[in-house]
Amino acid sequence: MELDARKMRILQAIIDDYILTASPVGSRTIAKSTDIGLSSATIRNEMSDLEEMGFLEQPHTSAGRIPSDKAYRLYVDSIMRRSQLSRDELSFISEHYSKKLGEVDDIVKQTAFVLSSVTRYASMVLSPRLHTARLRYIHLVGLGEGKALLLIVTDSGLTRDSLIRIPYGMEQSELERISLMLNAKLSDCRLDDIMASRMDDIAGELGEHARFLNSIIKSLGESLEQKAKRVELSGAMNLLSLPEYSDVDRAKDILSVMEKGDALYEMLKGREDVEFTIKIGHENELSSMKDCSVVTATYKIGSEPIGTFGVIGPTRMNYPKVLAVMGHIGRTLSETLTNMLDEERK
Amino acid sequence: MELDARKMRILQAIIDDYILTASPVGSRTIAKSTDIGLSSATIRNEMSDLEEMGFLEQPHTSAGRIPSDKAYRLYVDSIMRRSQLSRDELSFISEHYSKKLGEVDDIVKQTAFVLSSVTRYASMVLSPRLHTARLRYIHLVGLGEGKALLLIVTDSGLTRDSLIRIPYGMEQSELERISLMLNAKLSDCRLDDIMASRMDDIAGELGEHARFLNSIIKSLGESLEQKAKRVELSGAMNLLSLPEYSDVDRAKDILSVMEKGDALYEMLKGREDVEFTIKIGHENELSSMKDCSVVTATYKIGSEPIGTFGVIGPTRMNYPKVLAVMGHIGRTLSETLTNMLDEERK
DNA sequence: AGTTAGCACTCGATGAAGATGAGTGCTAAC
DNA sequence: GTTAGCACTCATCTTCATCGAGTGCTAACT
Repeated sequence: MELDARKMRILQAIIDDYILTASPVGSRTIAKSTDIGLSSATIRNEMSDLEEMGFLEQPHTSAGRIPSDKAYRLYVDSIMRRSQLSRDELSFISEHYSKKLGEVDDIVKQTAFVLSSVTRYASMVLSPRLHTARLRYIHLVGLGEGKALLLIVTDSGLTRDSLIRIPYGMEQSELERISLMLNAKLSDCRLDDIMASRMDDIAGELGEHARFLNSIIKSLGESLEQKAKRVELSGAMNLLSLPEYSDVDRAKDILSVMEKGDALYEMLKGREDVEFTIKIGHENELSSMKDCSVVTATYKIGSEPIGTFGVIGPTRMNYPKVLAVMGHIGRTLSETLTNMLDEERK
Repeated sequence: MELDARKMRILQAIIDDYILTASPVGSRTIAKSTDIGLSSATIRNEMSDLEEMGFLEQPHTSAGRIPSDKAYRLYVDSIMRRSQLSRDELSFISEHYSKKLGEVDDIVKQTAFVLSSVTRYASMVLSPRLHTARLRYIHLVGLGEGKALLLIVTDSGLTRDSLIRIPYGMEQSELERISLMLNAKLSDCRLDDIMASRMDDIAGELGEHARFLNSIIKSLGESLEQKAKRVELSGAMNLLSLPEYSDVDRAKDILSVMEKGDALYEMLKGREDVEFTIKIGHENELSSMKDCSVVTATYKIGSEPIGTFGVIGPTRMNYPKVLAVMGHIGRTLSETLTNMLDEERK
């Protein structure tokens, strides 16, 4: 059996309707609602074919049909057309990025908020990753006996700090000296190079403090790793307004997953190299997400993809709109960060 | 009418039962379940009295009774007895605090997680406040044209950073000079003093940069304010398992509020001066919380109360357990932070 | 007096029976 | 190949009766 233009047309109509109403759509609805010029009986036959081909499913005999994951896949790949954002949406978004300079964390948070507000689904935003960043400043601040705070600032203005143990009796002046030396040696080095092992030559200069230095690096690495996994979640409760989650148990299943930062991180990580990814239903790794779709996109600083963000919604998500929103927010976010942090690279 | 010992006893039995079952409790249940030695008829009379006095409510004529907010108030004030944590709970908690030194943010996050896991309600934790903290280190790091990052570290090892504008053409060496001067002048000053206006004498020394300095302070203040309002939320989805939220709309009402960080902050702020607060139902400022109870407690660094945390649950919350858990977690958290950051003050 | 047994009554919850209607598949005619 | 017509399916809604937990009241008991 072949998927001709007419079947395609009918499938599109069904998907469009289902995205809107969330209830199984019957042949008569399609016959009437569109200018397709076919009777319900004909459409019925076509729908029967589409079901056989795996694009439609029937909840029970006397219900209409709903699109399968396969249908959505076809839809996003070949059928749907990009949609435009409304004037209101555009101004809502730009409004939220026109504020004064803030901290990167705030912008990340803001982005999550805007994304979930405009899409009315759940959104998540991963912080900019740092391993390609370069070190601009490093400093050790003594804190009482045996402890110090390690501060670093990257060239793009992101900071990390990490509490470390230092040898007892070490003076602040000694910390100063080490800080200066670290700055001299490490400035403008990429963080992942530093992590790797470019420390050997420095260790020599420090003499007795070589072991201490290792602990600094290790601690820094752990801290970076930890922080990089922080995901900002927003609008999870939007999902409760959708009919598919009118049953509390369903809602609990999906929302509980979203409460786990790890799970969100897994959905977002390692997707910096593609502009968009769309995972529909069973295409998600997590089986608890098999009734959801997850769309991710990337943002950049300068021309370097530096982070990802995503939307979680039902498989009958309004893909055209979500993609339009994410494209626009991705650009806006990238511009904002680039202007804010890194005018040279632009 | 008087609230004699017997009425009290009956009320306690009703509350205990209702906390457990969440369904209206009738006179027979009480007569049988306790060793109170009274017939259901007698208890019925007493219950009728208790209702008249405002301690009980009847959802409809032929249902049992449920405790009113007033009853819970009496219960937490006079009736209930502290409960003990189980061995498992204690070890679960200490396990999560025995990890290596981390960052304060992580500990806050961890606390929220532990608190919601043990209570099975929603928990929230406010970050340590900084205005009573003293400045240990301040530094300006230049970032490309016209921008710099302001870093501060408090005596307890907490950091804040804030992106600021600097006059165009200002050199890194100039920033160094200002940083040194700021350090010399401001070290060991309380942050709120700095915010207030102890800057006048410094402004003089800076000459032409006086206006610039003002913007630094202003930006720092805003950054502190912002960050101080961050509330870590955890376990919100636990509420979905409770029968009172088996209706999605109810659940949405309450969970949507919790998604707003501001709202949580309002519940937690300004409660550092009392060990515990308990707000039952209508006692909460937010009307959307009128079916919930919010319990807050404080934690300290050294002997200084420095932050608050709380639990949100239904009014039929298991108060004895929640208080026991919060007491224990508060102590553990205080110890952890104190050991970690601030051995002198201990 | 206070307590209790007994009883009529209330009212939500449960469930069965029937009606409704959206939707299908199939057949036969166009 | 398309469509009208029709019998059939099945979730959903409505109605109605039943059930039972729980009440308030009264009268008897201690």
